[in-house]
Amino acid sequence: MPELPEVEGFKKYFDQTSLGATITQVEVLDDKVIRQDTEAFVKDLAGQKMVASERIGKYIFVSLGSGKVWVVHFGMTGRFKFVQNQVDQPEYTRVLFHLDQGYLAYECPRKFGRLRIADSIEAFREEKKLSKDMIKMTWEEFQENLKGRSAAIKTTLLDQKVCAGVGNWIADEVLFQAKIHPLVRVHELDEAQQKQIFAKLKEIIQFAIEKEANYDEYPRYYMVHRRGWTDLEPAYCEQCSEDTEYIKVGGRGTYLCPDCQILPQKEQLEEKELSS
DNA sequence: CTGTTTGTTTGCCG
DNA sequence: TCGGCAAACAAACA
Repeated sequence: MPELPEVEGFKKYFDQTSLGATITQVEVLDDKVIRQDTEAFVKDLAGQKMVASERIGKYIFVSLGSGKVWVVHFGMTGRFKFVQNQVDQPEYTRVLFHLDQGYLAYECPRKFGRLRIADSIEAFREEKKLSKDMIKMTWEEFQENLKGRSAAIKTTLLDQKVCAGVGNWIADEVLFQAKIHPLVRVHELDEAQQKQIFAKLKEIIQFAIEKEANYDEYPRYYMVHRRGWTDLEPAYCEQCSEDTEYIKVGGRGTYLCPDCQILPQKEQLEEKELSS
């Protein structure tokens, strides 16, 4: 689930239910999701007041009274759930945070999520080389982040050092709407194409946040509906046949329109065939 | 049983 | 030292 728009929703949910509360106890039900020494993690959180929260990319940073920071990542299936009574905690709760009022459950069925403590947001960002959040990134910064890269554009968009917050469906959606094939190398893109990608990143992410990551409310022409995540009937543009191509790019399932998104090499081949 | 998954980390290679 | 790349991680689901 969680790409940038979902995590933005999780942050709002956290702010409404838990921000300002004090953690009285940390109940670790499965320490697979804790990416450090569990005892130290629990010790750093117990008794702390959660004084502020900030989202960067797919991370939420919760500042503690001690000055340290609780770092939350949701992997592929994580989420927060606040409950008044302990018995109401979700089935796949991996860590249950006892607050002075109620309980904050961190649920994560597939255990790809990760929790830890960092000295500061900046220290963590530096450690991971995490880029600025995609929503706040400027065109100049985006251009700078692409510099010197030669991998496939889709792989690069998924790199959190380049575009913090972008995930698999957003990368596909951006490239579809920008009419660029996901396998095109970054250095093969001209400035107009880079600008188009940047504009689409902003537009699509902003729109998804406004719709609170509710896929059913995205326009029918969005590529995302061809993934079968919604019941919506996809709409096709005039140049689109109803074919959707499915390939692997950097090991990730990738959907594209073979009519709108053409590889330069393929274009050249087709021109040759026509002239011969 | 097989294949797939909205994400990141790790280790190897050039 | 860095970027690219593929495998690894874990478990649910079709």
